[in-house]
Amino acid sequence: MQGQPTLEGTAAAAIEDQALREAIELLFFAYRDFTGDPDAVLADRGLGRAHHRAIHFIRRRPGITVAGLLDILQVTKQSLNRVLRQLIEDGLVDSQIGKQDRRERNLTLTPAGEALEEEMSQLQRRRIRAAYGCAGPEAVAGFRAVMQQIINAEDRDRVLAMIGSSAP
Amino acid sequence: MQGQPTLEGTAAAAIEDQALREAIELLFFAYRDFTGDPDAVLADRGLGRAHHRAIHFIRRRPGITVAGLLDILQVTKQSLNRVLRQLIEDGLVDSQIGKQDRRERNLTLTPAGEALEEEMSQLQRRRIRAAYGCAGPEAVAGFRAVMQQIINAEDRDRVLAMIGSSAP
DNA sequence: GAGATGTGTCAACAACACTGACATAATTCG
DNA sequence: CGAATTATGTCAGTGTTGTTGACACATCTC
Repeated sequence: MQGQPTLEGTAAAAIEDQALREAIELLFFAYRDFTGDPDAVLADRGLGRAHHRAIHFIRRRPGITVAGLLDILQVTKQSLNRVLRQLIEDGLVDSQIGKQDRRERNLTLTPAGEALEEEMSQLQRRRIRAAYGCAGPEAVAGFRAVMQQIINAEDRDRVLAMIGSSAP
Repeated sequence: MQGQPTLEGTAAAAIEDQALREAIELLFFAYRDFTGDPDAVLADRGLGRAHHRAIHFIRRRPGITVAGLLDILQVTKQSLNRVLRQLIEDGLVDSQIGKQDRRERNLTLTPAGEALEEEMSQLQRRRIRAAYGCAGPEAVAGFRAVMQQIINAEDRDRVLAMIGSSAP
C-alpha cells in the first residue's frame, strides 16, 4: 500500500516523473476525445463548445444565475454574455427575472434546449459508460478519487456538492 | 465485477445517468484546473496553450517530425506551423533536416526550451503527485484504466506506446 | 522525368477568450 | 430618502488559436 521510503534518489524520482507525465498525457488525450464527441452536433447549428458548456451547466443547475455560471465557467461576463444571448435568441435557453432579487436572471433550458443537451451529452455518456463498464467498479472509484483531487481544493467542495445533488 | 442485468428499468437508468454526468463534470473541472497551472508561466512570455502542447510532446518525443506532431495534436499544419515558427524564433525549439529523409524536420527542444518545459510541467506534476498521493495506488490504477478507456480506441494503442517508452 | 510526399507560407476568416468603459435596474444600507 | 453596491447587459477593440484554400519548394519514389 505505502511505498518504502528507502528509495528517494534519482532513479525513483525518474520513475515517478514518468508516471506523472503519463497522467498529463492521459488527461490531454482523454479530454481531447471526450470533447470531440459533441462537436459534430454543435457545428450543425452554428454553435461551439462554449455553448455546450453553458447548456450543460444550466441543465444541471436549472435556475442558475448568470453570476453562478460565471463562477463555474471562469470566463468574463462579456464572453459568457455573447454565448447566452445567442442561446436565448435561438430559443434554447430561457432567462427569467429573479423572484427574490429582481436583478438576477434565472437561466433554464427550453424544451428545445433540453433536447439538444440530451443529444450532445448522450455521446459523452456513451463514452463514459463504455469506459466505466470496461474498467470495472473499483477502477471507477479510483478514477473518481483521483479526479476529485486534481480539482482545485477551493472548488472541490462546490463541485462535489453540485455533483451529488440538484438542490442549490 | 459485472453488474446484475436484473435492473434495467427507469430507476437504475436514472442512477447510472447521474453517475455518468458526474464523470463529465469531473473531466471538465479537472481539465480546467489542470490546464490553468501553466498559464501564468506562458503569459509572461507571450505564449499560449498551443505552445505548451507542442513543447510537451517535443520533449516527450525528441526528434518527432512535423507530421508526427500534427497527428498527435490534430490541428491543421497552418495552425501548428504558426506555433512552431514562433517557438523556433524564440530559440525554444530546434528544427533539423531529417537524415534519412531530408524532407522531414526533426524537432527537439533547445536547453532554453527544456527549461521552460520543466518549469511548466513542474506545476502540473505537482498537482498530479498530490492527487496520486492522496488517492493511493489502487485509485491511481483505476484512474489510469478509466482514462485509457475514454481515449478513442484507434488512438489508444498509439498513446500507450508513447507513454510507455521514449523510443519511436 | 513524373508523380507523390513533407514542409512552409500567404490570405481570409471564425470562435472564443480578453480588457476597459459605460449603462441600467434593483437592492442594500446609512 | 439618497448613496453606494450589486447583477446584468452592451459596445469597442484586441489576441490566441483554430479553420479553409491555394500555392511553392525540396525531396523521395517509381
